[in-house]
Amino acid sequence: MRTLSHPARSDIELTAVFHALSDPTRLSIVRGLVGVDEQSCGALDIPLSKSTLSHHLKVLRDAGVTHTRIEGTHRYMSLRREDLDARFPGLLDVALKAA
Amino acid sequence: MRTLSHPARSDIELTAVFHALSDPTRLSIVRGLVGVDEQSCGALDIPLSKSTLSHHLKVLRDAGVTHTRIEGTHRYMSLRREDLDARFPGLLDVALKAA
DNA sequence: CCCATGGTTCGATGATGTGCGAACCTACGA
DNA sequence: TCGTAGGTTCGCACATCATCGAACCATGGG
Repeated sequence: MRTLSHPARSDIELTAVFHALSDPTRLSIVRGLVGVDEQSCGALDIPLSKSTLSHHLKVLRDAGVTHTRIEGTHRYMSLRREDLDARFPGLLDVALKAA
Repeated sequence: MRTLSHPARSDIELTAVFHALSDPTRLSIVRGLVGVDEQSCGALDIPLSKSTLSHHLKVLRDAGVTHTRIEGTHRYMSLRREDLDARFPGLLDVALKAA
């Protein structure tokens, strides 16, 4: 697998984003992404199996919340902040700021 | 049943709200509530059975998104705008404004 | 070339979620 | 008091989701 599929900005759906963020595990992944430019997928400190984690990352990716870049055997994740801010202004801020 | 249970403002959880809004039916219900002060539950123009509709309204209620007042045999629903704005500023605006 | 590493995919399983009809409850009106 | 109308709850079917281990794939190092 050379590339991973990401939805275009205009294809990001609100319900999909809400669903992606409605899981505590995924929400904490997203929060861990703020401030850091890129996060190695394997560096996540979450007590779940590789396959489960990969599934959550795919949900976030498919919803358009995150972008994953492949470099060698590593995947580097980042928030699609610009796309989300453009499409749903304020959404990300809400998700990140809430206690 | 004289009263319906609603979570206190401080008990409203972000993931629950996200989950409540991640369903297209529920999102459209919420959007139909904007502008109107109160909406009779039966006046919803949604092609679903009574029981299914009641279920969706309960999800919204339990998540703290809506408040339901009982008057006679009718239920009147309203958005908990103040509570949501206080707890998660901007969230409701995002859900309501997005195309 | 072989192996270890980082991740994805597959198949299965149990938990949730959505949907329905039927039965039920409660208030109102005749 | 009896029926009807507005909603809830129950029981069930079916779909989706979260989770895991095992198998798999690609890359980089020896």
